[in-house]
Amino acid sequence: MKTPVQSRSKVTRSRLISVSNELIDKNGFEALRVEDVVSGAGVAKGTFFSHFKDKDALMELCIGSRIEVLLDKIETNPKPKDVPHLVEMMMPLLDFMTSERYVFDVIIRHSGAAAIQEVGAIAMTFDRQARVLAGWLSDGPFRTDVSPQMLAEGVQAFSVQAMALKFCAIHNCQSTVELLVPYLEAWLNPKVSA
Amino acid sequence: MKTPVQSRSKVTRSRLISVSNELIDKNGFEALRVEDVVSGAGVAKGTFFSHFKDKDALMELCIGSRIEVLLDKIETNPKPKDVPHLVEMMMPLLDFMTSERYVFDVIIRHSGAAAIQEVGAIAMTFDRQARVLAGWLSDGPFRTDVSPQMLAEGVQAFSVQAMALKFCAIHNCQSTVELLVPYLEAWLNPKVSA
DNA sequence: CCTCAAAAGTGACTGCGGTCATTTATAGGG
DNA sequence: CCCTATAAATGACCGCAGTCACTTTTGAGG
Repeated sequence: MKTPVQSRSKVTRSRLISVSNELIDKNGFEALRVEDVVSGAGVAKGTFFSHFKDKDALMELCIGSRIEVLLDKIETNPKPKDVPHLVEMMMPLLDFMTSERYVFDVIIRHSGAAAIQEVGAIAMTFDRQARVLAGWLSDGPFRTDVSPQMLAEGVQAFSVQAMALKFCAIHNCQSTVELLVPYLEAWLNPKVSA
Repeated sequence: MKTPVQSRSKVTRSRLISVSNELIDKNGFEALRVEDVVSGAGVAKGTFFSHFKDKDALMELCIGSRIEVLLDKIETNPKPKDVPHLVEMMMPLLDFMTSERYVFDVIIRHSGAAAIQEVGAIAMTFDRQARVLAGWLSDGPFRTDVSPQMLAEGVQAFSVQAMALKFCAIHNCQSTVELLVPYLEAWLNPKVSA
């Protein structure tokens, strides 16, 4: 039986990815051109698209892998003692996600899942982030009437909202932290007695 | 003193918009091509871009105006008596926003504001929707420890989250309603006594 | 009614993502 | 070691958004 995937394929693919990351480090995500990637990797344009469905698929990989690195660090933190502490711990992630308008757009577009049948790299980071958050939010100084899972998903929803407002003309005076803390206080520590 | 804007300009612009709406009605938003719009309107391609910064700017107008129509209807509703009722009243809007993946993407991209200095058509509908929601959520059977304004923004955040999950492979078995109601119960009626 | 400066419109052109029929390299079987 | 099916790579080509130097039209003032 033949090898279904040849070894040179993996070499080409990894070269495409590493050239992409170099170009991104140099010029940012938005400026990445497929033609620059293929010429840098020394292959033809068509080769790129036999390795990645489209440019977005590559961006998803590159962005996803950077988020994974950030989550590796974030995961080592202890449980937060209050909301500002929680937000502080999430900030490296939120800063990266809003580092470029283009990056935020790609993330949002893939936050659900890339395509039917296959969970994309970014969707996986959202899942992982939710699990980290759920761990932090269980048995802590936060409400217990809903599951940590739901609390985590709510934190993500408010984070997206706060990040979207970062690109907004109306609210552009406020920082992400200033926006997010009051939302999360209201979500995680409601002050009602019903 | 000359008229700074000639009358034929308004005619051309409105013809571009009406042709666009006809094409959208026929083929959907995603399939709209600038070339089809200009040939339908009987003008050259360059004319299009002297009326709209880019294709997105036109899409924002077309989508924004349809949202305004939906809000006109929604606004006439009485205050909701509970969360399922609230969600039911919002459904026409959420259905439109998720009618096409492309439409959702455009809306998210413009939900903050289109450009610095100028608030876009879609951002205005988000503002208006927040005001409608805030009206509904004040003096009702909902929590009062935070402002109706903040409650409204939270409802929007969870709506976006639920809509994003509609395009998600993992959760695609659940409907938007099923996803949104538990979130909003937890947000609007927390059951804690702190 | 004519003038002319600014507004409006034009269309060939560019940039860039993505396609596909064709060619080349690979490696298991004889 | 050669044969051959198929994986991999190729690059000319296409679609479509967006640009810009140039032409045409407009309308207020003389």
